[in-house]
Amino acid sequence: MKNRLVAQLFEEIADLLEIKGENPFKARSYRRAAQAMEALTRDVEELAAQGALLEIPGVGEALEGKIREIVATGTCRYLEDLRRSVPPTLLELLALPGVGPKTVATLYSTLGVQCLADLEVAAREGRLREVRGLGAKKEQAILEGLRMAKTRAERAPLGSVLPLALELMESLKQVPGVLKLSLAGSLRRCRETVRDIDLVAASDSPQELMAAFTSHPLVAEVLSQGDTRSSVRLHGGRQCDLRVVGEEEFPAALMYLTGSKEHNIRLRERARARGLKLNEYGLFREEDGARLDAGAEEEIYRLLGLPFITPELREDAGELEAAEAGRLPPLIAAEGVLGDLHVHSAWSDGVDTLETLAEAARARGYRYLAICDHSRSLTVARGLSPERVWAQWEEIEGLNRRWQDFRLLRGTEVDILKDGSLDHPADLLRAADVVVGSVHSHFRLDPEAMTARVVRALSSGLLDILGHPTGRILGYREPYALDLEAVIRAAAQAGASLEINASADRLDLKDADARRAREAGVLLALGTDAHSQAGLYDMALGVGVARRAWLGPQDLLNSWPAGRLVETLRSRRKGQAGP
DNA sequence: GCCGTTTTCGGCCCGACTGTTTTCAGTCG
Repeated sequence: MKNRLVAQLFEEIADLLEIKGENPFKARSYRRAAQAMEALTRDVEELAAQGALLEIPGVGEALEGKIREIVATGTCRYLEDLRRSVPPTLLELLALPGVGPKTVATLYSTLGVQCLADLEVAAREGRLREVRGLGAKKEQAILEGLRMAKTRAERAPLGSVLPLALELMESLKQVPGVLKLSLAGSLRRCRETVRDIDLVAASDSPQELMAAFTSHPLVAEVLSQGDTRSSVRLHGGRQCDLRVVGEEEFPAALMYLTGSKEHNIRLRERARARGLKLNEYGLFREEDGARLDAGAEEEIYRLLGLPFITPELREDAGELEAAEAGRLPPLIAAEGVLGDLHVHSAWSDGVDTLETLAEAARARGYRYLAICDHSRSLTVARGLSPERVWAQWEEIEGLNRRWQDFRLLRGTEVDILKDGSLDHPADLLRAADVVVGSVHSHFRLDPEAMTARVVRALSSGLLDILGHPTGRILGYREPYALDLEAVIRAAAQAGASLEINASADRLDLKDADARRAREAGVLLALGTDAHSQAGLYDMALGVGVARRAWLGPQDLLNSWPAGRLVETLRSRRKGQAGP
């Protein structure tokens, strides 16, 4: 897969073009194509081989040639020429807040600034304020930005930011005059990581809300403050923006602030083509400026000739084309998840009893919960021997007599050992209700060995679900070196599912990979990997990933009733000798 | 550099806020 590489090089070209002050629309073309490349569910090399690159939206003849060149050589001459004409270290400067391409160009041409270190020296010596268009404040802001860059809050996992956002929102809802308040931005779109928190409100007394916001105890610093928009930095470094509008304007404001930017641009272009104008205040007729009434986002989409597009899909990743053609998929919803397929109990490294977990699951409305404790090789997690698994399953049988409408599933999370064999005997695995298999050791195998290991485990026919398939931990551990395409093919071949591990720090598979897996005919399975009853709440994050992956009920094991689920999985495993 | 209900050239999303200006450019979302 060279999709990411092509995207990165196109982004770099766009940055360099902007710094050079060339036609901004040309830069935008490269950016759009980079976006399209990231969103592509197919391998760009494959498309190149088939001569199908022009089908990618935003790719014309010129970019087609450059993609071919990058796929073949890893770079392209056009970019190499640009790098020679502009010091590529200038790109570092764009990361500073308040510094864009024009400022970078000015700094370079007037002061000879080529990199962050040059800039810091110039700013300290007070030379920035001498430059026309800059000033003392800008100089201060840049010094501050340089300082912050060293400790800056980068993108953080969705699950770690969401509680903070909800806390802030709950308290702002209490401010008099607030009519509506919603999350927006990448949080609302359920992106796996978020940079900042976007809130949008409708209020009768905006000043009061703004005052409450900027003086909130969670706020460390006010970055900008206006009548309709303010930005703050919260304690801990995360930025939060609040936009306040009138009630009538709320749907358009919510839509605009939810983004993504690319999705918005496409919608505005669409509005223009229909003699309309879309901005954050509403949808208007171009000719007389008259507002078209819209009480909700759904109405705005309808007025643009589209069905409602759910926030999770708003990435300009084909959702507008699908909406236009009436081919938006039905998406899984929280209520459609009948059970959690990966949970740990106190039998291994969890903290809660089977009974506690079962009651917590029943309280969530689940019909089943799969208890999948670790196997014996994972000694740090007090992994279970086969004998202990049998004993646990007996307890489960006993508990299950209590409920008519709910069932604990007798599962295991069996370790996939270094050579791809499984850490439990085949007869035990054949007898289980659900078998999750995961890699928990020897993370640093070379890609061929790691891929062979996982493929062998899948090919055993004894795995129902490959747990956290890439092993990544957000912000902490990169995915294992692994040929995911080969793993997806092996899962399809074996009729096994891939997990969307919903744990806040995993979200593995991620959205784009889950979408690819589905397109290869693989079913997905949602599991929180919870180690306590509180962990069951992470299912909301997993549902977000599944929706962003365009998955519907038909694509997820969790939408099957317990009876069908267990029968199907067990009959598949029956007669398999194992690895 | 792309693209077509503006259709092969001439457009390309739109507005808030800041800082440096004295009417606006740059940045950001």
